[in-house]
Amino acid sequence: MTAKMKLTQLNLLELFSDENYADILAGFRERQFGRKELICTPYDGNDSIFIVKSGRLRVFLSYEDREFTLALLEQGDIFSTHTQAYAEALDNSVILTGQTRVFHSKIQQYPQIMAAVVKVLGELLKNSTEIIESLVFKDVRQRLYDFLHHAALERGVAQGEGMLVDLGLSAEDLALLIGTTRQTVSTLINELIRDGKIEKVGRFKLLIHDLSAFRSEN
Amino acid sequence: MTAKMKLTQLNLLELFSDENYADILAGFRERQFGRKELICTPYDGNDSIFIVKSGRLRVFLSYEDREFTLALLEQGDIFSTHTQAYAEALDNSVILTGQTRVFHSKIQQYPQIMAAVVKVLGELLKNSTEIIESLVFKDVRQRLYDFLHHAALERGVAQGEGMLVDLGLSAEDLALLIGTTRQTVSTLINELIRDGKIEKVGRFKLLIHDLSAFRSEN
DNA sequence: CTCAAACTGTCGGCCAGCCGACAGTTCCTT
DNA sequence: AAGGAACTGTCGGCTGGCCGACAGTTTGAG
Repeated sequence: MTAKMKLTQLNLLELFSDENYADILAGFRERQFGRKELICTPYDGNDSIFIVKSGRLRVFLSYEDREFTLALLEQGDIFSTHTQAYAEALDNSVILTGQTRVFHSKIQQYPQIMAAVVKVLGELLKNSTEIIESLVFKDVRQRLYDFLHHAALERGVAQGEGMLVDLGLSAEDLALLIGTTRQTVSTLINELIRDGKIEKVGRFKLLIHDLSAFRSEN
Repeated sequence: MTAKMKLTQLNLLELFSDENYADILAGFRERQFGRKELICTPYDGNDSIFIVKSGRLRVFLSYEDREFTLALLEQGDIFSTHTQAYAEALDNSVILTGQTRVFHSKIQQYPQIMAAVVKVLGELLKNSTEIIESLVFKDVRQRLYDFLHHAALERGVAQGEGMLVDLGLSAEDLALLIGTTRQTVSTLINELIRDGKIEKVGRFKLLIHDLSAFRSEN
């Protein structure tokens, strides 16, 4: 419901590295970014395409001195600058970048790729719609529960009774993802711990005892 | 910033009715809808494409007994069901509807059309992002001001000192567009009237005296 | 090992905006 | 012309969650 960890099912990196499509990536340049480094802003003139080769990015909106995270990107995820947003590296990352214009004309020759691109756009759109839904209809508690539920299903590993989820995110990071404050996240998480629903397992890792407690009717 | 009245710049209806593209619309069926009639829900099995021939639609999300309007569609606007939303007629409307599958295979033959579709998707995405931005960063007052400002620029007609805007929307409708309640909209509008910024001119019409008062820094 | 930086936990004050209630108005149907 | 439906205006109570403050803890660099 809320912003997902992984943006798209399709791993474009794999798709493109197929030898048949090698020349699509030909014009791309590889770049390194360190933690907290800005990769692009809405004001960066010409449109670019980014493909995450390794590491983790955060795509976010910013207004006055506030921020909101739209998505976290990992290996194989793609995004393009013309969705008026910022992107920064969460961890050290390697990114392939190319110009939208060039990319655009190249993919026209490959209908399959074109279809994939349309599909990615569709998923992005669906993702945004889900964010809107969660912001409009759900309170902060529910948004947090949804997020944890999602994360557990997506990247949790079974451990004894429960699921161990390595979020790799601080309370602050979580807050930016679900549209609230660091303090509120901290309070809600501790409430869950006191209720025996989850427990902390080292930095940025949670053990969720009973995942079904987080289920929300959809 | 908030949901716009008009969804896309491109008038696809015009584009398609060019004789060269006539056969794209061949498989489409024309249907009539009366005010408040539901055109589709997220549970309507197979994906369809809709093109508005006349009238006005409202695309909205619904959760439990609440709603949020994503967009208002008018003549020439297009949308597809696979963005998990409802659509209903606001006025009596005529819609062209077709199956996504069929449409999809047809447009592949026309690169220009394909490009147009990608463009529409892009605009939709941008639109959603703007909605998210307004929901996360702005309070209800600012969202309302932004909406009025937008509407005035888009469909207002100069009248004396100000701009006359025929919204064709009740306070309730406005509330659903900006994510608030009927009462709050009513209060804010009357506050504006008392401050001499706007005045009511018959049903659902506003005369905005000083448009610049609504400007928000972007 | 040390110290600063980053992160966490908790509390109390505060307020935007939701909600229910109800009276008043305007519009539409017949 | 009348009556109901749809719409508007306003008020007061209530609360989710923001915000600042501050103390405590963990981490990592040198």
